[in-house]
Amino acid sequence: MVAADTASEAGRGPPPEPLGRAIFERPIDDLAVALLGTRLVRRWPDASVSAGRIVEVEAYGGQEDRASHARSGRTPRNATMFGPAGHAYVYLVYGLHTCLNVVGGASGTIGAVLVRAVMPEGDPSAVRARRDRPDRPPVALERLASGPGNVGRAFGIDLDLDGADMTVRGAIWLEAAGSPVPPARVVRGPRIGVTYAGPGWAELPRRFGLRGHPAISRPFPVGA
DNA sequence: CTCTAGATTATCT
DNA sequence: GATAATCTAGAGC
Repeated sequence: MVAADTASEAGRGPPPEPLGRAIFERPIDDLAVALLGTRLVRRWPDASVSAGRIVEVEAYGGQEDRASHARSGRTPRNATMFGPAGHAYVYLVYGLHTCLNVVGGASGTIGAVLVRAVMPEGDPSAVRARRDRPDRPPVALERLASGPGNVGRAFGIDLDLDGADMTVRGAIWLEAAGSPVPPARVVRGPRIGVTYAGPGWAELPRRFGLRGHPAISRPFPVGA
């Protein structure tokens, strides 16, 4: 734990700067791992703020990656993936759920990191209000943003956030939160829901999580 | 515990 | 017209 983190987590000192553009300009698998443990911050239209730690992600590449939305080249939907790093790529899946990605990748490459699970930090009431249903018992804290669709719902990731610059304090951004996660605490496995990519791509271990974290959306393969 | 089906719509073929 | 980087409830074991 670094001194600056202790201060900001205690509410003292200046708030941390958003992660800068250069952070996102690295090989997409490396970026995925680097985003584990960072803080996702959402500023609502009423100026209140919700936040949480990213605990699970997936890496998606460019045209070569048969599981990636970029596999067939640029289209209106995936255009953000082909733009600058550090922006939010938001899309609708199954006609129901929005998913949040962070655009990145080594210079000259196309890629994005899907945010699959977030552990809420601080007052979760705004996030909970979006997830709890009046006719059901409250969702457990670690399940509020567990799974990409639940991240989208809990943090109000609407389609109009597609293309948002996450390196500034706008509607959504990322902050460093503590030390980088040691490799031993990172678990990896195949990406979820990409069997359409076919053999050789569907099994690639490009899903990463904080080992044993309760907010992980579903188990990683045993032995991973 | 596992498995299956249904929801619901922008996007691409 | 088919598909989709998902979630949930409900049935069955």
